Amino acid sequence: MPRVSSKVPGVQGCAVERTLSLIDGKWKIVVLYKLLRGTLRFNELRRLIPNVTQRMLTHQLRELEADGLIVRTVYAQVPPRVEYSLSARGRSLEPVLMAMKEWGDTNLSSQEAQAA
Amino acid sequence: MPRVSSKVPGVQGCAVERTLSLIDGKWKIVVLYKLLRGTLRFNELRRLIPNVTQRMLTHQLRELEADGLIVRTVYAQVPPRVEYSLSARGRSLEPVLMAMKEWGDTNLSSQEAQAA
DNA sequence: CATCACGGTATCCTTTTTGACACTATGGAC
DNA sequence: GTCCATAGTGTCAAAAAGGATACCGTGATG
Repeated sequence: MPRVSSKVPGVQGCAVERTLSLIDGKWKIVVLYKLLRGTLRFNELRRLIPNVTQRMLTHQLRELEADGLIVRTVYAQVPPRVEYSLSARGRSLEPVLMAMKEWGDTNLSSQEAQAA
Repeated sequence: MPRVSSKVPGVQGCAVERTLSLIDGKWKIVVLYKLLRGTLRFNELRRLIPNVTQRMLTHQLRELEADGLIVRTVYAQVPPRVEYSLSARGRSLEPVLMAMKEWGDTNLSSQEAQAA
């Protein structure tokens, strides 16, 4: 998706928009969602999210980390071990995620053709 | 923003993603937000949302309409009069919008540099 | 006659995002 | 010696989104 994020700091709009810009990105929401249940390793996320490419997953994780929503922990091992988990800030997004989930569940149910 | 929306119906992911895809788009959230307070005409929206171009506003409104979130009413007058208002479905998004607003208010406050 | 307001369209161009694919290091298993 | 797994990175190209600008019809106004 095109992005809401105006990467220019300070100039953006209201709180809602800025919040949206953090969870906007093709896979961020799913990632946050999966992490709500607990820490996951890179390849665990890949397996949980079919269709995401390595490159995209890396990018999204980096952005989430830069926004302080997730924590990345690297263990100096071979083969490498990297774990991702929600930060306190990320976890505080739970109400937003849940509001979206509930809306989707009730409004996009069976046939999502209520549009038009 | 890049879009979450995979315009291919049926194949998408979970409820959260599909919900996000509806409010994703550089101006949709603001539009929905403004409309929470009541019906507005095209140029009223333009004036309320600085920086949006006519083309983008039209696009976003059309998508919101196609998704059944807003209602477009045309009055056969000259000069033209077109009013936009939230549909029941659109209004039901209020909790999502509010959850995002609250999160933004408390987490992106003064300095939004908690990241890193 | 020229201009304005309204609510758009149409066209072109740039930027942003996403995807495909190849490549890397290292230690252990075989 | 070869292959595997992990967690990436780099490059290139395609697709999507967004922005700039110009144009349209009509009735009222001056």
